[in-house]
Amino acid sequence: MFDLPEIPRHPTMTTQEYVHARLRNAIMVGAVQPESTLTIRGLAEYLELSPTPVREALRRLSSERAIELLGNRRISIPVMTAPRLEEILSLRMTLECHAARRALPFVSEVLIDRMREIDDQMDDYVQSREFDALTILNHGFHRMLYMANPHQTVMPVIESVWLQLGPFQRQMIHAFDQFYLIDRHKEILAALRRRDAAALAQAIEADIEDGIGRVGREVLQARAAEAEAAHAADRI
Amino acid sequence: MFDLPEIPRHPTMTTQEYVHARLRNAIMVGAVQPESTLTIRGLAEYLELSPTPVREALRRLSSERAIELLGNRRISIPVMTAPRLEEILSLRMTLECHAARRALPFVSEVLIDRMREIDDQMDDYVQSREFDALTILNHGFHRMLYMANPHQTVMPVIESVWLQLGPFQRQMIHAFDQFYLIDRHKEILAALRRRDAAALAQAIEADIEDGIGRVGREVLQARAAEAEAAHAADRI
DNA sequence: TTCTCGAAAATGATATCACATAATGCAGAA
DNA sequence: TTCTGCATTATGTGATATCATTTTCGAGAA
Repeated sequence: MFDLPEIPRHPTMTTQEYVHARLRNAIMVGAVQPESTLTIRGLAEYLELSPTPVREALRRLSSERAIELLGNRRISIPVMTAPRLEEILSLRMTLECHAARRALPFVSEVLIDRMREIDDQMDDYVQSREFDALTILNHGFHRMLYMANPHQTVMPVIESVWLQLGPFQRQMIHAFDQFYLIDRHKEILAALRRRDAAALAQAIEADIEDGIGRVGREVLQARAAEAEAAHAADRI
Repeated sequence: MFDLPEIPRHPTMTTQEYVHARLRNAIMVGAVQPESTLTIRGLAEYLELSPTPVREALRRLSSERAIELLGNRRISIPVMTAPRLEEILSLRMTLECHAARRALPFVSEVLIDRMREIDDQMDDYVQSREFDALTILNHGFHRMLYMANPHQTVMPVIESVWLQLGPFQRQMIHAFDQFYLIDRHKEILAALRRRDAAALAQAIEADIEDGIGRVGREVLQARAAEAEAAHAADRI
């Protein structure tokens, strides 16, 4: 019924935090699809917990706009439409460029090196085709840059946007070779080394566009064509 | 102990929603100060409810970064520091300019008229010195513009930023005459009438800077001076 | 007076229960 | 076959109870 990738549970974690982290991770990597019917009690049973912490975790995820609590006892992953995708992509570009620009003064050579290490690791994971890990690493690459700014407040917002793009992650990484993504990371690193804010913003926008924009649109188009075909068959 | 302005409760609302809305409103207008010690049970008793819906409301507010659940049984309003204020202000400008730019194609004359009506209403409330209502109206003015875009996804993020600036609202509105704010609204309306994206962004940035940026910094400086004085007295 | 320690109280987290309501499925009618 | 009602089941919500842990506060020591 569910297939939520397991995550480590630190002993200090509360149950509610664990559920939240596990669901969040599942949504982030695209393991929860919009079709799946979620219920508080169903999840609680699956996780062998009481409904209380599950309900709290779901409410938090709803506040992060990862899921929607419909109120008529239905919980859903928001359906992606073409205009919504455009809005989210453009918001993501605005936010990440903002974060990058404000992080730039705090970027050090060791930070760039650590980012490069993540990027190298990603090259390995592309080889071994570990797609979920690749998504996590890609986020980690970006997060490391934006968190360089010690006073940043934008990171949770960016994570929320990543969550909303989660349902596309698997399709995206499956659909394409990673060459685009990787190349753009190299461009980001080059811009960082030159402390070139304009080039950095451009590289980030390109990374987002190549990474998820292009594929997202293709997925939606394919879906629309499919629906059209079904509709046509209906009329016959 | 608490002084949470009452809000209407629609019959369809769940208890948890009501608590969330009431706390959110209180924080938004600055009725909850960072010093106030919040507890789940204390709030539940004050509102004559069980702890369950209160805790859920608090968790949601925590996800919206209106409050912090410290984990050691302390709930706090995040303390504002100078660098944090700069981050939030700059994020708010980025977000609202983004939202305005994407709303502009959907702006109609009737929308501009309705925004002008809100602005006129604000002039009245300035006279009668109803500061909390003024804050609500100011947010409504901005929200009306950004929501013109039917596919927007940025509004919840902006509301979260407003929440984080909430503790400043009362101080800000008390500290200054509203002339700056009102004037900037007139500039925003003028830019909208001309469909001038650049002027619109500039007016919004100025509105934020004059409305809360300048005052926020003054409040922090005054607070720092006070702390310094206390520290000096300590040494004597 | 100030600090330390420990008992008492308060608090958050979770499970469980009761209740109202929405979803589901089946029987009978059209 | 398809639609309509109704009984059954499932589900979300909120209150309560319990437990572990933290905070509080006062008594005694320094």
